[in-house]
Amino acid sequence: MKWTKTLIPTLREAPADAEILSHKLLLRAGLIRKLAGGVYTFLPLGLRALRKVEQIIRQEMDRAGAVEVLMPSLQPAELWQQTGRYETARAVLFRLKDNGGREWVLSATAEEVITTLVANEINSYRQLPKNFYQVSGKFRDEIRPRFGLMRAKEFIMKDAYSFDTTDEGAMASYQKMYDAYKRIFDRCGVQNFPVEADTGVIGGSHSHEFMVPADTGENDVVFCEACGYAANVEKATSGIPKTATREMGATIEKFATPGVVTIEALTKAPFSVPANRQIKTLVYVADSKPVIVLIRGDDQLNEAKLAGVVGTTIFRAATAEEILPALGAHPGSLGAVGVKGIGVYADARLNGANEMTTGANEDGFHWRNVSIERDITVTKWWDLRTVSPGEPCAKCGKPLKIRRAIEVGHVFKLGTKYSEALNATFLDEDGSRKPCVMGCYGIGVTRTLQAIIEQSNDKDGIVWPLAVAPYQVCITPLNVTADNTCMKHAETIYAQLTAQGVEAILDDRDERPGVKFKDADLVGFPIRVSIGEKSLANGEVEIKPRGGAMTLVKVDEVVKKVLALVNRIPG
RNA sequence: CGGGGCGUAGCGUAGCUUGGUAGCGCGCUUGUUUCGGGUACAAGAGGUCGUGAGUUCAAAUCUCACCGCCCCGACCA
Repeated sequence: MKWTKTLIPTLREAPADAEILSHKLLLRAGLIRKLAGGVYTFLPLGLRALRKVEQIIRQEMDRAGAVEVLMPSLQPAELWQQTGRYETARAVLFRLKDNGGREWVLSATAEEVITTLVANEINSYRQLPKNFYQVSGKFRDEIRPRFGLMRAKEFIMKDAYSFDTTDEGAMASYQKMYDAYKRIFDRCGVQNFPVEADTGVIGGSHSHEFMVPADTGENDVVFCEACGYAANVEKATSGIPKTATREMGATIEKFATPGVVTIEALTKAPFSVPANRQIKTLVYVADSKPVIVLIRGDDQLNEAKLAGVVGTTIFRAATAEEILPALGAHPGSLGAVGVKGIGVYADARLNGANEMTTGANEDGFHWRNVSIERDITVTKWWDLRTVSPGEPCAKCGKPLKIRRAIEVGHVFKLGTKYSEALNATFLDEDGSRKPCVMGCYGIGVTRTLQAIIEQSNDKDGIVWPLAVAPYQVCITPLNVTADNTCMKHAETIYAQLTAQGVEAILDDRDERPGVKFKDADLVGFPIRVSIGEKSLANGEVEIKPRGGAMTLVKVDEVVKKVLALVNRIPG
C-alpha cells in the first residue's frame, strides 16, 4: 500500500475529548474517528489492526474446536422476553420498532439466538458437544460511554457459546476456552492474566475474566504475588479474621448519642467505640423492596456481592425519605435490632460478633452490647465486604495487593438457565430428554485493540506488537520524485517484500524526512526501512525496529534482513 | 440518572468577568526556500462563535430553554 493512496489522518494534537493515552493515540495515529459519543468509524489503519486481532481470535477458536457462525444484529424482542432479559437487561438494550410496530432489540449478546438455533437443530447427544462463535457488532446503550473504544455503544465482540450433555463436559469446554483465551491474548502481544470473576445473579462458581493490567482500567483486581491468587474485587475474598467474640454477659442497652450520625463520630470521646465494634446498617431498595445490609463499621460494602445475595442487579441505596417510614429513624441512627418483616443480610465477618454498637432506629440513640445472634434476626449470612490491600491472602496468608486492569475477556459457565428457558434439549443415550449445559465466552475485540495500545506505547506514539500491527514494515524513501534512486529502491524493496508476504506500506508522500519519521513512530510500525541518498551512496539502507536501534544494511540484503526480523519477532 | 466542566475554522485555543471590528498556533492552498527527526519566508482560503428564544441601539460576551461532548458515580466485552 502506498501512503498517498490510503487515508492516514495523523494529528499533531489530540482532540480535547480524548482523556486517556490509548484514546489519544487512536485518534492521533489516524486509526479511528468519532461519529458520536461511543460510536466510532475505523479508518483503514485501525481496521487493519482490528482484523489482525480478529484473525488471531478466529485461529485460536478454531483450534479449540469452536465453529464460526454469524447471527443477526436484529433480534425479535419476544426472544428476550422468553428469558426475562427484556426486563432485566432493559437498561443496556437498544430497543426499536419496525414500521409495522413489531418490537426488536439490537444484539447486545446472543444467548437467546444461539440457544434457539440449538433448540431447533440439535436433538441428540450424538450431536454434542458443540461450541459456536461469531465476531460481530454488539450494541449496548451504555449509561456512559467513555475512553474511546473502551466502553462504546457499538463495539465488536467475539462471543462463543458451548453446549454439552453433562456438567463435566461443560467444564471441559470451559477449560478449552480458558486455554484458548490465554493463547489469544499472548499472541496479541499484550500482558494479561485471568482472575476469578463475579458470577452475578446467574450464580455458579466458574467464571474468569481476562485482564490487561492498566492504571486506566475500570476494574480493581485483588492478587497475591506469593501464591498466584487473583480475583476481581467484586468477587475477591481474604483471610481476614472474623470479629472477636467476647465473654457474653453484658446486656443490651440503649444510650443517647445526640448528633452522632457517622461511624467516625462514634469512635470519638465520650463514646470511644472503635469502628470494628460497630455494625454499619445500610438500607437498599432491591426490586422495589427495602433490604437491610449489615457490615462491620470498618468494612466497605461490595455491591456486586450484594447483588449475588438479593438475586438482582436492579437495586440502589434507599433515600432518607424511604428509610424513615421503614425503620423510624434517619441514616446515622439505623440498626437491625428487633427489625422484622424486612430482609436482613449480614456480612459473614460479623457472624458470632457480640458487644457491638449499632443504631437504635431512633434519632440520637444507639444500642450497645448488641449480640447479633441474640438481638438481630438475620435473613442470610453472606460475604458482603470489599477486600482491601494488605489483608492476608485466604490461600497462603501473604498480604494481598490490588491493581487496576482492563477486562478484555470473560469465560462463564452458564448451566441450563437459557437452555431450559428456550427448550434447548437433547435426547440422551438412555432416551431421556435433558437441557444442554451451556457456557458463554466473550472477548471485547475493539477493547482489546485499545488495551494493546494502552500498554504498548512510548513518548513518540504506538509501539505495535508485530502480530497486530496494521503494517509490519514502513518503507520510507526520503526523496519521492519518480526518477530518483531512493524512490526506485523503495519501489523495488516494497515489491520484493510484498511478494514474500510481508505487509508493507510505502510512504510516498512528498514530505520532509522529519514529518515521515514522526508519523511512522506515531503510527508505530514495527519495522521502518529508510532509504536516503546519503547511505545509498554506500549502497546501504536503514532498518530500524520501532523503539530499537537503527542498523545499516546493504541494499541487496535488506529484504532478507527484514524477513528475518518479521519471522523472529514473536507472533 | 445524580454531581462537575466544556461547546469559537479540520485540530488546539484566546476573547466572555466589564456587550461595540472574531484573533492566534498547527493543518490546508499557491509561490519561493529547505531537504536525515514536525524547515523558513511570503501571499491566501476557510467562521451559522452548538441551536432557539429573550434583554439591548448593539450579544461570541448577559438571561432562559434545548442539544451535543468530556470527567466522577451506578452498568459491562
